[in-house]
Amino acid sequence: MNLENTQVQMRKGILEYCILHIISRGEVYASDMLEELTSAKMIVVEGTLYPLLTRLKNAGLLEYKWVESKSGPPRKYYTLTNMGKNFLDGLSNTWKDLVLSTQKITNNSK
Amino acid sequence: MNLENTQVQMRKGILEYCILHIISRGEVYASDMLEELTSAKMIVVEGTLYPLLTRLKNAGLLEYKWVESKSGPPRKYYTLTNMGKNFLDGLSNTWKDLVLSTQKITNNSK
DNA sequence: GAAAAGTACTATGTATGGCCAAGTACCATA
DNA sequence: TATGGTACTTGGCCATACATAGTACTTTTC
Repeated sequence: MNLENTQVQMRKGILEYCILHIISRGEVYASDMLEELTSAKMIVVEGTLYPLLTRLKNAGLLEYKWVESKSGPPRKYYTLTNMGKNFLDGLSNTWKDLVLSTQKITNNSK
Repeated sequence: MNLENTQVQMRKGILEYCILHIISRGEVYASDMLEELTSAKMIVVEGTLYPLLTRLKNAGLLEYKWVESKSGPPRKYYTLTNMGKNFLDGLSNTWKDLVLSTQKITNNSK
């Protein structure tokens, strides 16, 4: 049991929310997302992001199209499906509730 | 893949933080914690709480003493060790960073 | 034009933690 | 002593994050 491990645990689920949110703002591919997540100091690595995208796609929340690139192999550009949009709304509420609950507990000095 | 499952994932690690925080405010036993968590709408069940307490104790973050009760079997009253206090400080920062990062991403309308 | 470097994506195995479910143990009351 | 409530324990299941290694394609460099 160490801090680093707990940080990983805390990220669980939240990552999914962040990624859906990023995609909701317009077509992006994996490296775009990595860049934004990193710049927000949300540590993510390839080995986490790609499987997650595949999972979300298989669940019907995302879809993608191949787009050729001028500097390397073609890229998958992702967009949200309607199902994905609904799911994001739900996640949004879940996250807000969770933050509120945590605040309630950690601000309580009794 | 459903909402409920993601809610579970989101709770991961955060629960640990909340429980350490509750214990940091004074001696409590499991049912006290359950009550406070529930009243803050942080859904927790016995099967989650007890193993977590055991884990934290084995990691040296908690210690407990048995106290007899007038209305049932004796109870384990938990307190934080010094190690536990330090760990809680670390978790506190981790949580704040995570909330900030998430805000950064979800407030970005680009 | 062949080798090297870079970009994008894939696949597999491991560890952790939340939860369900069943079970143990103790106490008080009827 | 039988019943119901309280407190805690245990074993197994599932989902996710991550490390690691690998595939495939493109551009650059000599």
